Amino acid sequence: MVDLFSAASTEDAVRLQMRLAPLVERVPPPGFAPTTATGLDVAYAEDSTTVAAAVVTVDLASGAEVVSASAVGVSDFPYVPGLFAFRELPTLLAALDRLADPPQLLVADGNGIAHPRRFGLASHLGVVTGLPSIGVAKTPLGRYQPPADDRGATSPLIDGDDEVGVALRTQRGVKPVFVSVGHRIDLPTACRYVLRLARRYRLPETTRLADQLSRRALRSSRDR
DNA sequence: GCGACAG
DNA sequence: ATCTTGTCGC
Repeated sequence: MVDLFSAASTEDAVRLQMRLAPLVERVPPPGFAPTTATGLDVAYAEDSTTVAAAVVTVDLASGAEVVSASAVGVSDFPYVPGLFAFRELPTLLAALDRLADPPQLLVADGNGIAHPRRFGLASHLGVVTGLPSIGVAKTPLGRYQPPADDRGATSPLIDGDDEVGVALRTQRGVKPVFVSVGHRIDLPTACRYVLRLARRYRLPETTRLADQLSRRALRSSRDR
């Protein structure tokens, strides 16, 4: 398989994003009806170069955890807003490879097409794996109007002249999350899955579990 | 030129 | 992202 996620420089990384962005599909595949969702997250060591990636699959009906996997790696690429994926993607893909059951829908901790080149981490993950993916970010890249206070309320997330995603209120009176299309899904469908996964907390259960697992994986690799 | 800027 | 305990409040 061709390497679609490594770059030797920030300039190369930007070029790669521009080349891959047209491959993003903003509609779901025919008959798309996932029974599970797989959350992904990464924890960083103090040296800021050792990373632990975790992936956790959750049953959409029951919310129960199905399978999980993790991987520890080294991230050489610096953190640059807009080039975030080049820092986390390699280790995330390693963790995905270790998953016993194939994912049906990815939920990334970052943006999809809500990105300067419409190719954030969630889109990159989706295009590289071919899987439907959703971006759920805790803070927005662009500007937005606060949505209404009720759970499920949305307001547009704008970049330039485009609506690139929404601010979605997952709990009443709590700061919204920022949802955007990653790959092979549409925005309303993406919001439905995020709401379904965020029954109790602000963040979807998938990303909460992946966050916890990534921290445990980092600690256990350090304490050894 | 200045500020903003996912994790 | 990470450094970090208890505490106020529903």
